[in-house]
Amino acid sequence: MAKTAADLICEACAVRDRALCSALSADELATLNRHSIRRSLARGDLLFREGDDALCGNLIAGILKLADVTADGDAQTVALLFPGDFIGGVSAAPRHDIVALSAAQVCLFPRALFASALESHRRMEKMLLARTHEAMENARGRLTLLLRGSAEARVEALLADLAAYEGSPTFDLPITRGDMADALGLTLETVSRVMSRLKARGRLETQGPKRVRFAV
Amino acid sequence: MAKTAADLICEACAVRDRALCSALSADELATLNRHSIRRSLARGDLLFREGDDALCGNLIAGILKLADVTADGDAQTVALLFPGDFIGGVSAAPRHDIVALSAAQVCLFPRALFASALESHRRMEKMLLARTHEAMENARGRLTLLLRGSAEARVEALLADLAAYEGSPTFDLPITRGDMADALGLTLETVSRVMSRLKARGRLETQGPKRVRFAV
DNA sequence: CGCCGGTTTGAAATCCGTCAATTTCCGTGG
DNA sequence: CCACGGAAATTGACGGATTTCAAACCGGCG
Repeated sequence: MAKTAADLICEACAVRDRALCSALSADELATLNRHSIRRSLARGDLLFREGDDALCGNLIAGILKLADVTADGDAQTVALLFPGDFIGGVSAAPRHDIVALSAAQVCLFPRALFASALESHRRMEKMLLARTHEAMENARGRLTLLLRGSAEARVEALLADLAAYEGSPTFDLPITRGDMADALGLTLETVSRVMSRLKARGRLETQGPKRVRFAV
Repeated sequence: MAKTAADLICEACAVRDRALCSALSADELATLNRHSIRRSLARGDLLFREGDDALCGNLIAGILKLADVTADGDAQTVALLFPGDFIGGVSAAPRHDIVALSAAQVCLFPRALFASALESHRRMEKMLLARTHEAMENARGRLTLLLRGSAEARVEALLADLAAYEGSPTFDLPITRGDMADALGLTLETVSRVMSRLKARGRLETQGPKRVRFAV
């Protein structure tokens, strides 16, 4: 069978090997892809709002946040999504706002369609279970880190995550101090102060507010 | 077919309708049950330690906690388990210590056996996915509550959970101030002070340190 | 050149943690 | 039934980390 445009798109996908879809056979992939929606997001764009009858899919590039808004108006980021991560839930509406923290690209599907792909591909369903479990443990780990760790420990953990995402100890911070603060349960002033302290102590080097070097 | 002892045990199970096993047919239930292990736990008993090659199963009665121990020695409870909740993971060792916060009863299975039951009962696998998702959202919700909420908001939320578990606004607190503190990322002194404040303000009534009345 | 979002820095206030002393509760045994 | 002892809980005083409020400072882009 000749390769369709859909085949080509998936073969060229930046997260081809990491995304859930890697469990799919070529023809199933093509079927799914016929209904896929690609979107590019700019920093700050709202992908879905809590409770939306949203689509689900894969994050291809960039960073997204899942965020709550507290009664008194400020935000708490409950999870960060990196390329390859699954966006949304298969059977339920999202329980958090999903927002781009940097320029990002996503590949989305109607939930029902994705659910039926899960039906016929048990391997993918198992992968989804494993990832959901992983996300749960991730959230629990953040609980301990963020509740018991000092502001410094929190910032260092996030810098380490970002360095891993960027693939190098020297990189441009893809998110603002405010975004970091929301993710860490701190204020942006505290994040800034902590970074100054880390810098003074030689744990961190900077060139301008974005360019940093953070060795684990 | 005559009912076996195993059948009877499950039929009499206090969480018969709420536990994952409710998805199983009678004979599958009997098979699983032939290898089930029932244990009674006293307050403080360690069921499994992080990384143990543990069993999995159902919590039948009582309250368990999943807890981390931080570098400096104090504990952080990352989740509370109530009757009907699933204990442990099917394919992975537990990542937290599992400890009884009150007298408790559990029904355990070898992981491999439970995994094969999941294979043949897709409905149960779906239930497990849904529960894992629920646990993930629960952990994320706690993140927002515990990071952005004041000590008072945290204590009130836990009191509400416990009231729901007890099924009445008037009940005996099943866990100590220290356990509450670990679950809330506070110290036991702060929990005690907050409860005194709530009492002074009429939000809470007490008769001795255990008996409380907390209306949502 | 000058705005403007983002960042840094400062000073004061606040909430919670730590340390420490009592008090209450409750089971046990006399 | 009461007395005792130890665990749990309460309360107080103090200190420290982080927030809050406020001002100044960059740095890119029109």
